Amino acid sequence: MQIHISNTLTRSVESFTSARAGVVRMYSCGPTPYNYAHIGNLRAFLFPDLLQRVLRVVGGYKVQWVMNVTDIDDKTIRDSAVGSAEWRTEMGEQSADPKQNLKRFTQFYTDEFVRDIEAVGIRKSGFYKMPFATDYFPQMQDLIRRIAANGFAYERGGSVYFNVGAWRKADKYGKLFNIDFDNFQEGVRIDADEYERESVSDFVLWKGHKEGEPAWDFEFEGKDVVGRPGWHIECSAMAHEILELPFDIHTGGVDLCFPHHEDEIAQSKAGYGVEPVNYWCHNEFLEVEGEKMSKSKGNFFTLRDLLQKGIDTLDVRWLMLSVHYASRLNFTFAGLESGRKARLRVQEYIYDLWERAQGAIAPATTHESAQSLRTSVFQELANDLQTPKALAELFTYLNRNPASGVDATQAASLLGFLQELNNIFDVWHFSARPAQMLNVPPEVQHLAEERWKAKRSKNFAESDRLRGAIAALGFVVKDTKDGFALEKA
RNA sequence: GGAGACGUGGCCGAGCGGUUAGGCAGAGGUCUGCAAAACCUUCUACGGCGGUUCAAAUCCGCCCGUCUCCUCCA
Repeated sequence: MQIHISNTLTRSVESFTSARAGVVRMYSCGPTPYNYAHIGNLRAFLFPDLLQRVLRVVGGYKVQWVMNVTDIDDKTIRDSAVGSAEWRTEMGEQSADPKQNLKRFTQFYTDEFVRDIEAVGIRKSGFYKMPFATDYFPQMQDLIRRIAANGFAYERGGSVYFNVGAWRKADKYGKLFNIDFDNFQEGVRIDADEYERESVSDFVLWKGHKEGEPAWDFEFEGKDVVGRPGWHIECSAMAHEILELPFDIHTGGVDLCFPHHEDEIAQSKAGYGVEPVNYWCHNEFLEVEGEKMSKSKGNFFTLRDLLQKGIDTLDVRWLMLSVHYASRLNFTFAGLESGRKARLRVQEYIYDLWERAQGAIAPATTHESAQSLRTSVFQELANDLQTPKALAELFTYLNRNPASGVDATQAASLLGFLQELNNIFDVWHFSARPAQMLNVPPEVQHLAEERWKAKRSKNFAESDRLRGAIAALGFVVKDTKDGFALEKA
């Protein structure tokens, strides 16, 4: 099915075509491993995961999905430095070598990151590659030299900068983001540390060495410029090395449009001479209970915060997938619960279908085919990942075609589609409805049987008394058609 | 200050000029001694004020409000 996707370059939904037949090359700005992933991070990675799944399942493409690890930047250096309060004992002893500290620090949080994203259904095996920035210094240095050779970079005070003023004369600067050039100050340079507010300035490609920071040699125009790469150059060099330019899709959060992605475009084109990416796709932020998530507001959550509250990771995944990626998502606990019920309703339907697919069941009442459901759901997904509409189509179908009216053949074909759909949503189980495997103490079992007898002889007072006794032991009795079931309270 | 996004019923969330979005909650019902579960049915809407139009949640203007980016930020 033809995929359509919103492209930030044109601010419109475009029909998607891959540069190479049948294969989509896609790059996502990945984590900066300096802390545990928060729920905003999760959204930023669930979006490209959804996109690549839709490209595979609905679009029929092979996808080469690259997500980098920004394991060197201001924050990872700061927090891995000797004496940092952020250093954890699990990382081992700090050494006198800042490079070794940085590696241990970032490796620790990268491992934690992978654990967290896998918990919400992003499989590490889905990545074509997950490159570390620190493994691509030669490529970054090569790109910087190319940019300089083309006349768009210069060294000053031990750092190398991109010359935005010169570049603006050669190409458009401001493809993703409308830049206010009235405030542009030509020749003003920025490092992250000192920045002239309200000015667009030359950005750093290679940062000169500072005491106590990790640094690498870099021979640039005859000088050894000891230091480390700027943030933007990392993605440009890795994407070029691994995917080759131009590749198809680049994703990231909306905040990255400027300066990060804008600078990526400028660097790649200034150095390699080609427009690097055909489709830029950005996900919106999320809010928590209607407010911006921030530590000061006390509404800042990592995934493990949620797990400690007993939240099911599938509910987190569902909530994030049930809102369009380009809309702001209001993350609330009520929303998690509401989504959970919706998800389990589909799960119940699947269990019912499973049962019906096995046995000889009464003939089907009239209903719509699994194929028509597949078409309507996939059409919505193919249209810029309209998950809310796709789910609405699914629920509309469920409402109109209850499992009770489905025969074995139809159940099988519906299950086939739902399994296909689950290659995208990945939140349902396909099996017989699991039996309640509970360790029921004999005492409780005995009480429950006594209660059932009392109930059947219509001795309701005794029945209720026994129910109370069972509850006191931590179990709940639920009556079914021809018996009772025990559950943990 | 500059650039941009958005304001839909109790909550979440589609909608891109005329047709039921959907989910959760609520209400009613089936089943139950009761309860729970499950299933069925069902109510409530488009921030405000103008304008365009036979017709506006949907287009235009103004106002109010929220948010994002311009500085590390998913």
